[in-house]
Amino acid sequence: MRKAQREAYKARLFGQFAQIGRALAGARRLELLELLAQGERGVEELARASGMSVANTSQHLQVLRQARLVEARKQGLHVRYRLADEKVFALWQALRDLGRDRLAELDRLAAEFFQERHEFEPVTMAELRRRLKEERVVVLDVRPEEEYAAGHIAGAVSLPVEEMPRRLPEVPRGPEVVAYCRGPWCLLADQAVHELRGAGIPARRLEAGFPDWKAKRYPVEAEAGAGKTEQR
Amino acid sequence: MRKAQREAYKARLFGQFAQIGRALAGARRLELLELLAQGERGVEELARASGMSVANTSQHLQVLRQARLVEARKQGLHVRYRLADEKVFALWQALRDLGRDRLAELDRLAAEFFQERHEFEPVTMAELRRRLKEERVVVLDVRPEEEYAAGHIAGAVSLPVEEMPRRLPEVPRGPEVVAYCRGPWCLLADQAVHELRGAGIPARRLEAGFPDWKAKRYPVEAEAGAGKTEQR
DNA sequence: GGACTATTCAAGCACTCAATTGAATACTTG
DNA sequence: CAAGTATTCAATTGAGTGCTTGAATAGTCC
Repeated sequence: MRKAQREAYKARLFGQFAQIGRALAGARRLELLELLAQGERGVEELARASGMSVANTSQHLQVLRQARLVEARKQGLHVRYRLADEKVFALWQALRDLGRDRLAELDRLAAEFFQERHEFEPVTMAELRRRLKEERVVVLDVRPEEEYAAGHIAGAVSLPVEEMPRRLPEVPRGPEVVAYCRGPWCLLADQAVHELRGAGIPARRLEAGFPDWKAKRYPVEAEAGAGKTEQR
Repeated sequence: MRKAQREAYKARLFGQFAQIGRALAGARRLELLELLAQGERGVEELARASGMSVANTSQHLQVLRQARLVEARKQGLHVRYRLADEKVFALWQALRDLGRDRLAELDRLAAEFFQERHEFEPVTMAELRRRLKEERVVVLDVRPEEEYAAGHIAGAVSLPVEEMPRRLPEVPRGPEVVAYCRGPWCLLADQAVHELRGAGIPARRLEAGFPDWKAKRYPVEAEAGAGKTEQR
């Protein structure tokens, strides 16, 4: 094999991997991946949830699709996107966890925006799993309702954090409330814990989010009829 | 927490992760990561192995260092770089494996440059591990000598693929020779197998490379005194 | 079949990135 | 301390990226 040929192979090989790398190189795209890890979503929905224009959202989705990280399917008038594979979440998770270990900046960032973050130890997933079997424990899903509908921890109750102030009386009492949201860096659960403790309800957050729980193959459930026609 | 504040948090949070993503977004940088996964190397050495200019190599290494994927230490006149963490290889592995599953292009690419690639099933790592304990099996490390010196599969013999033609008679005879190199997409092992079979020696390649073996905590060894002063 | 609408495409802007070249830095070694 | 060298920095070029705006497409739904 000639030298030039080897160079060409190398360039094309690593070029292919770099295409996936490029898809991970934009903050907005990572945000979309995190949202899609919660479940299948439409373009307009994703645009609203991320605060981007629809056109921009669509373009980022194209980049993710070209890298084969997400897949699209048409449903009625809408196009719904989802992660192409469980391994896509695994990749995002590997990136996320490497970031936690290596970028001290991140902890400072979370602390700056939510001081109380480190006052209480989060509940580990293994611990919650055990307590769900053995004890009575109240688990709150504080993500927006659509995400709860697309899938949630088995036994969890939906209480989106925006509705928390007026629905506080509904919170079932128990020895402790555990709140969770999208992932370890998502502040929704932290905010929920803040409000619950403010109302005198003992609460802590789960260390990670729903996609992490699902990836561990811990029990999940979905709203009946939420996915409409779950094709394929 | 105000809306603008949430936006700022999101942007900075995902921005941090995107910085790591950007480091993975260039083919040359991925190539450097693959080389560094074999062991610690100097700048000039990396430049030679990758076919880049020294200045360009240095600049890419800076990008990797800013993303905290690699670390540098001075040794005499040289600066030696290494992966910052085992998790960095895990991330590269996740990217690589996702690529294999999702980019059909890759298989076509490898086949185009090395037609015989799919004629013989590669040996799995678990199988080689078992056979190393139970049977007599000849394991050839066909990477350049420095990489062998920095670490190799316990019991493997060094025979860089460039020297194979003239050192073929040295190859110890056995029921089968297993050749390995840097990773599943590295063609050095394929070329070695080609030459061995051409000489009538039964041979197959290992499915993956040395870093994968090491990550599995299978037994490895390093050349005595190869790492010079193995600090910390 | 015609109106409607979710999504994508296309063009344009400011900005960032990859690679080259040549010079500067920092360190060792005699 | 002076010479020498491995590495990094700085400046430049051309290509590529992210986001916006406005139009086109391709479907549904009545």
